[in-house]
Amino acid sequence: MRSSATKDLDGILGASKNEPPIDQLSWEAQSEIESLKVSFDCPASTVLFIEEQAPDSIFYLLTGQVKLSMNSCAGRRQILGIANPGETLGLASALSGSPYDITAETVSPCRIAKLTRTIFIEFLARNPSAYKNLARELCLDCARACELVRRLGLAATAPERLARLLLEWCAGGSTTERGTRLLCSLTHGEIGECIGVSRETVTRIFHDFKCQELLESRGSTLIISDLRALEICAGVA
Amino acid sequence: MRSSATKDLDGILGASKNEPPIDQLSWEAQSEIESLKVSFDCPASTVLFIEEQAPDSIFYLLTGQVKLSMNSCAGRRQILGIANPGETLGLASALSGSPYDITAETVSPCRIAKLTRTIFIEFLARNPSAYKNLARELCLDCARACELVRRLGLAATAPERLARLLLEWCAGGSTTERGTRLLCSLTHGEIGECIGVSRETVTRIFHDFKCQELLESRGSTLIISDLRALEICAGVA
DNA sequence: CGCCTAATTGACACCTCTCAAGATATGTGG
DNA sequence: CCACATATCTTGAGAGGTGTCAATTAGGCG
Repeated sequence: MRSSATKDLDGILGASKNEPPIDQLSWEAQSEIESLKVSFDCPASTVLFIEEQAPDSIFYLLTGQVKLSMNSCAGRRQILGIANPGETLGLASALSGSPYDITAETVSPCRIAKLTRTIFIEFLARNPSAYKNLARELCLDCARACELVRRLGLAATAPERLARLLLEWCAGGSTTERGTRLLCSLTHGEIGECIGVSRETVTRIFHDFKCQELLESRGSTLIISDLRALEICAGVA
Repeated sequence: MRSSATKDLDGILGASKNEPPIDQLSWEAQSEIESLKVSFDCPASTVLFIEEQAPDSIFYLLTGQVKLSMNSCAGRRQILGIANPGETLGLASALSGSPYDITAETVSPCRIAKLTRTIFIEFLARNPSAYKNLARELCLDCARACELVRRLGLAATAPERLARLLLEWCAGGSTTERGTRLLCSLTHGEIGECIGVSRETVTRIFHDFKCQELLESRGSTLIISDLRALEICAGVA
């Protein structure tokens, strides 16, 4: 899930080290961004912005994790994913001026650089070359959304959806001799909100998967023993 | 559904009329695009590109309509929506270089301007100001995907999903004294593929909606009589 | 140790899918 | 204009999956 962004912090607000390659902003633009942005720390469960709000600012995540979700009046919630350091949040809305279409809430203590939309737009007017970085960020957002649509729309059953989600997570896991190991700090309820399924169903399917020797879990660590079988469950193989 | 794009043809390949406002490409860039793009006609049911293919070109839709969808190995299909004249297809993939994540197929005879990725990338290198238009297009793609996620993830039941879809369509309909009138050329099967529901279920829910006096249909024209009640069905009100 | 959250498990109802049959519409060729 | 073929819509019956409710267990933390 956007694992690349966790490695190279080259977001629109993140040009802060080394020399700028062709892809990045000029030194002048970089130092200007540095002087415009405001960094701050915030605890877990801080709401950065809420869907349907007018876009006030963009947020560059320095450390910590942020949960991106959508909420319905009926109390239903769809989790889009977890943003990692290096990602910029609220870009599309800040650029188009339309309301935020998602809600962003920290899941751990975070350090965040913030830029108000007004200043951001003015900066863009002075540094049109920044649009290139912007476009690349937006592509990632599109890709994330497409992956979610694939998860929700192309998977008919709950086991299929969970299998797909786990496979996505495997991309960011570490390979051991017992299988792919990955950390999952989400509760069953939250996993359910990732795939549009109830909390209890997640529990049941995890149980089934364990019985089928597809995976094992100890606390928040998850070990995918049989990747191939999981792919079959996901309907990918 | 991106109704704005149907009005002003200001896509990355569509700068072809009037004088260029601040937002648009320079005259030089416009004429360069004009000379680079290749226009052609194609019949209905022409596949422009398929998901997982390497991004070969971008496509600017001049006339006609194009169905955007995702397909699974299991034969399941998710329709993302119908692209209208003025939209550019395949932008995100062409820019990032990652495979197309959707499939595009004409649903009517179309006139299309095409630009190979190589030429497109070279053009961008010569005209970095085009990134601005690009970013705006990508924002629209993001918004479309978000709307779809909302339709699939936030609506629990089939009636809710159909109601949400109809409400989206209402934005592009015309208001009469009997209600909002709109044209829908999709079959029940295709509507089902828009909302992840079977063909028969779509028929049944339409029947229910008619019984509840929410709407009436004659051929391919649909009249939403009671918008308010439909919003309640959608869980929006 | 006690509290609280999360996980687990079972029972049951409901929704939706699938399969099947028939009706209606649309288009084509004689 | 009619007969036919094809596509689409309609409706019913049955089965399976999933949500909901409820009760219990496990785990984390002060």
